[in-house]
Amino acid sequence: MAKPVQKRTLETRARLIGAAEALIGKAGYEALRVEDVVLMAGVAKGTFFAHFKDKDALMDLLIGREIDACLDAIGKRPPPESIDELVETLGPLLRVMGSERYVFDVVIRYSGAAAVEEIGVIAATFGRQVESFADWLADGPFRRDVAPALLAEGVQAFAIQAMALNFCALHSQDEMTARLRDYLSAWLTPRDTPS
Amino acid sequence: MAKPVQKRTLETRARLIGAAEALIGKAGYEALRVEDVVLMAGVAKGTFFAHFKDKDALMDLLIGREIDACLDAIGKRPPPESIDELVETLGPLLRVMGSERYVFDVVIRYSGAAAVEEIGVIAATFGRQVESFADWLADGPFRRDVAPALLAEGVQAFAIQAMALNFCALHSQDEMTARLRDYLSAWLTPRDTPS
Amino acid sequence: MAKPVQKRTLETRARLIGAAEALIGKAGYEALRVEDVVLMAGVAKGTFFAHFKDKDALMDLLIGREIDACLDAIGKRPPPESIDELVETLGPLLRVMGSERYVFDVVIRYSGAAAVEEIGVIAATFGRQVESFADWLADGPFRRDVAPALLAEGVQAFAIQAMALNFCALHSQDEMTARLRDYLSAWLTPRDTPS
Amino acid sequence: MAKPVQKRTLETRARLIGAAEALIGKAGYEALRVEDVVLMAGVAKGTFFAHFKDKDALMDLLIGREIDACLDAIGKRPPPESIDELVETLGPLLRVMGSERYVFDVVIRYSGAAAVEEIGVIAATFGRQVESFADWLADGPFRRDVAPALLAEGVQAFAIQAMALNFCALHSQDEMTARLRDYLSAWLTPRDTPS
DNA sequence: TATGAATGAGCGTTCATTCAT
DNA sequence: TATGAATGAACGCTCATTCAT
Repeated sequence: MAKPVQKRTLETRARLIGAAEALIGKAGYEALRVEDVVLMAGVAKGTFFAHFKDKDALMDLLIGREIDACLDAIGKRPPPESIDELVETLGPLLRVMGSERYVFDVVIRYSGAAAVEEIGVIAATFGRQVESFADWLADGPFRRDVAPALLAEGVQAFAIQAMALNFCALHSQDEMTARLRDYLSAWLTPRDTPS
Repeated sequence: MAKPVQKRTLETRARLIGAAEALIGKAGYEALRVEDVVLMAGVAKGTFFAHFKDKDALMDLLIGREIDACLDAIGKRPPPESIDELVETLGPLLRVMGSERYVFDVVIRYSGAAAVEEIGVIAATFGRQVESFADWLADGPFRRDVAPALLAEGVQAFAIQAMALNFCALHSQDEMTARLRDYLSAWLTPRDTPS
Repeated sequence: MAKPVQKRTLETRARLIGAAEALIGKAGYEALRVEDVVLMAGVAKGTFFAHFKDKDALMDLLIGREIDACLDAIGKRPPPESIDELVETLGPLLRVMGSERYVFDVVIRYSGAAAVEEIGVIAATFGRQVESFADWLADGPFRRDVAPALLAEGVQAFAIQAMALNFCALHSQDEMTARLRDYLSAWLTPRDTPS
Repeated sequence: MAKPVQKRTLETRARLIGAAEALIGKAGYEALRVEDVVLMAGVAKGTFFAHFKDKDALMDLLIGREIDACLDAIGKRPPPESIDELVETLGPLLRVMGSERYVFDVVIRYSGAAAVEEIGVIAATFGRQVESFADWLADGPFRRDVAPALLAEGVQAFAIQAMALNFCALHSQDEMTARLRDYLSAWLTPRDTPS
């Protein structure tokens, strides 16, 4: 008998999320302050914490949402049939997670769930990612000498590496995709030509 | 031009670093307080900030030093001749960077330099890492179909992946090394045996 | 609109002010430390700054209050009927504003409001002073050839002059009143005896 | 046998003063920092304090100089022959002392010397002011029922009052002179028509 | 649920002044 | 005289989080 969630509750929550999104749109994730969110939402500070365990929970939700949207869009495309296509497909994902230093840090922190019972949204998307990747890799023209799941984790690792180097002043923004292509080419190309 | 650094300056700096190291030895990095450092160093707070831009600059230095010490020690060993040996060799590095959540976060944050002119110590060690790794991989029994530098970056990516998953409640501390072994095995094993 | 001020807010504010007054009673205004105030008030430091913009705002309030108390006490006395009585009446005021160098400096600094919307307590008391003085002067045995308000401003000017000279090593504390008497005698004595 | 002051010493002192004046010209008195002065003068911090007891000594010197220059200029004019002329004559003085809040505060603080043996430059100018004023007042068409020195001190008191009100947001800059005219008119007009 | 005052530990800053070289 | 690293005592601030109402 899940108690019916009241309409007002949902509205408040929606207002908080809406306010946060609006503020992030203006000044980015890092600059988001709980104070400003509740101000714009027209509720008290305490109300915020009645809806979200802590500020990070909201961040997890918002960033997770963005990643989910990416995955949804990606899911509608046919599986990539080459490394180049794979890299291109991953583009939106890299842009979401790698555009802001703060977001990248949160993603890294939350990519593994903090505890089993409370897997966050970002952690869930990472699970989704591995599944998507694994599916593609199993069907596409990629190496098969390693389990698809492991292969998928490698794709994730290389994506993170590519993003991380992106925040280094020595590397230009444009290189990120090129870097990832090199990584994945070396990681995924089938070389064990059975014959 | 370059004004000669005074002896006293060096001494004070050493005292600050020494005090910080002593305190970290007792309670870990996260618990370090600027207040305690200056107290133990017998130095005014203002002096601390005359030597380090902020607390994070000291952290960058200290953690960077530890990583450097690891790399020095590793450099004295003969290059690893197998994946297992490689993983074992990387052990100290993983322990330094991956044993404390706080340290891992600092490492991630500082691994990319904010600007060319202010490359931090940690960022520099990441360059050193890739060099060390590349040297080994070029000589060892590892795949040669991709450039050693790229191979080395992959090792780094997988090491970070292994550490990150380590902070996830789903995975135990012990798995870290095992996980890394799987990754590196798939990444480094030569499979294209040229006839 | 005007959100009702909560009882707790008032209590906390009162506790802060009470603590400050107690400490000033012991060691004077100059020695007051924010740290000690919050400690004695049993309140967090952040709370202090939620109630007062900065330490000076509290000083303005406290000194302004003392001046106000003086003016209240003075207001209960019958208007002075001679220069001597006037000087005597002004005594408490001079003692409040002129006994501590630090207080005098604050008074001078805050006697003019920084901006219309933020007229401080001290600035307000200066207005009150002129009003009080003007009332006396209009009724007493003083010159009537100039507007009472102007006359009152002159009294203020001479009081400040007397206090300022008091902090000069060349003049002893005791002379202050004598000096003021001379000034006011020359300023207020009616000389144009209309036939 | 006053030891001959070395040329270099005088040069350094001049460089310090010149640097300070240049910086004040750009950003005003309040913003002056010892650090910037020595930087611009090209000497070490310690050298500053070898030449000036403290920062305030430099301020006293610089502000005192400006006031002195005013008095010199004023001294070349014939003594004022009316209140209006007197007020006009005082104009430059008011502008120097009353243009910057910080300068006004310093002037108030130093108008009385801190100790007999070390009468500062500002304090000396105040002495000069009283002398000048007294001379004028003794000869001009002003009241004579009060000693010229007392009269002169009154002029000073009213000048300060006029300046102080000027820093109050309620009063406009333009009123300062008008205010002073009213004060001095009431203070100086001879009303004791003997007959 | 909603409220919002209060928390609180520590960081960074300020900047005139001192002192050993 | 000249140097400049070191001093040092507060102050102001941050801002997510709690808790009594």
